[in-house]
Amino acid sequence: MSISATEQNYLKAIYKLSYRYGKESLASTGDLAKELSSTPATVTDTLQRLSRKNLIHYRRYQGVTLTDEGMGIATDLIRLHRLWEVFLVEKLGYGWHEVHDIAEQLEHVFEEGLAERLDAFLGHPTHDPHGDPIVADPQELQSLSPLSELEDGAAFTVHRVADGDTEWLQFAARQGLIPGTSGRIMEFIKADSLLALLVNKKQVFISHASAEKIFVTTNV
Amino acid sequence: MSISATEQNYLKAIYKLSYRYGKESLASTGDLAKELSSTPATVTDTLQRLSRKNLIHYRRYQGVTLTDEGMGIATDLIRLHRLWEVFLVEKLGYGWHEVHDIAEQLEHVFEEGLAERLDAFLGHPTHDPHGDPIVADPQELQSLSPLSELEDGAAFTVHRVADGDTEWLQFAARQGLIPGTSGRIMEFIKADSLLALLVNKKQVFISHASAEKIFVTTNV
DNA sequence: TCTGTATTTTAGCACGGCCTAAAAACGAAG
DNA sequence: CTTCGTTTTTAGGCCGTGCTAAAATACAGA
Repeated sequence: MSISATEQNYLKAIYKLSYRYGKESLASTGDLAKELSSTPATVTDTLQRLSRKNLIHYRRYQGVTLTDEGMGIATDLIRLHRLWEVFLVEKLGYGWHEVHDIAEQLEHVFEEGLAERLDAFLGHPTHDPHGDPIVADPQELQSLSPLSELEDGAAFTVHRVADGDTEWLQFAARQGLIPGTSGRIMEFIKADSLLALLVNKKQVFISHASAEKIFVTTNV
Repeated sequence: MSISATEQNYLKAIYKLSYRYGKESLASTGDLAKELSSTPATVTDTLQRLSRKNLIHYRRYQGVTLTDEGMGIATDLIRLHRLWEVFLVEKLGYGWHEVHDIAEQLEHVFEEGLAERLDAFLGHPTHDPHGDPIVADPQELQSLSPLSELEDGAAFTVHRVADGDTEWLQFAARQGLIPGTSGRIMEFIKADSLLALLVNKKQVFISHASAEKIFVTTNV
């Protein structure tokens, strides 16, 4: 019973949505439809197939989570995606913004041991060109980092905004930096201890001190 | 109007069968079914789709050839396949016998300019690990050399055996030198204008005159 | 030229993966 | 607890890619 590229993409999307807010939650049919640029009807259909294949836990109207097997496939795909991105940027000279779609195709090329060989060839990179972590142990994917410790270009999702005075929290909220928001690091401006971020399609600046209090994941 | 992996494989198979015997010929439905491990009915069906997309010239019961567009796609795929094979062997350390199936998947990853970048990264290799030539100009793929012009040790595949009298053709066939056969040049015996070949694991001798009438591609 | 065999095509079926429209279930608010 | 708006599922259709069985066509030998 093989798993098609479409089905693999569903598993990745479920993974992504499940961990959106820091801890495991159910992914809904509607959210998946948005994530996959599809329709709820199509999603329901495919979820039922995935359920029959024991890759997800599915209960009508209740949303889905991954089974252990589904989780393994999703995290393997994510790792392979990031490794291919490193290859494309470092070896073929692509820009970091160009590689996502190509890696999206390459990650579905399956061969036992290919990820290990690629990883070794690339010198066991720890992050992909977007700053997302590359790890062998999927557990580590879920650990939160302060925004200040990411790398240039890293895409992130805010999970926790450390307590501070109300004024500071309001500032963070005004910048769009609330749990659930996704963004990307544009530049570390060391000279002024500033970070330039892209949040909700707008450029936003925060101090390094503030960046230490915002905890994020760098998922998918 | 996109072209699926299945359709791409059909174009490659048509290409392969069309040039099997050194010069262009029609590929039949039955031969394609064998080549693609499918059934004649399925092949007919897909050929009709490819014809609608103007990738092949198709006439019922008559067999098919590639259009210019179909030819371009087929030769691009073949080039990409061979480049990926070089990558897998030279960079990831696979054995030459392991890489075909992986390259079969990788060749369908499409991105404008990817082949050129890969080619440059690999140092513009001239042959893949199986000895098949890698060329930018598809025309060159078809260029055949007479056996007499190869070098000592060269591996080859016979593509065309020039017309001669029946007796001579029977002699060539008895030596195993028929289109499709692969072999290797063991020695040029200049003193006697002879060539020693290894064909089907047996040593075989032919005259230099005969060697001029047998056209081959080289396989390193 | 006819006829039998081999090849090819058509017909009909199934499933994956997509859609829209309609029905069903859920959950919040009165 | 009932009703209303939202979400999800079902129903049914379309296309691509496969199949088998039956019909059509081509070809070679008598």
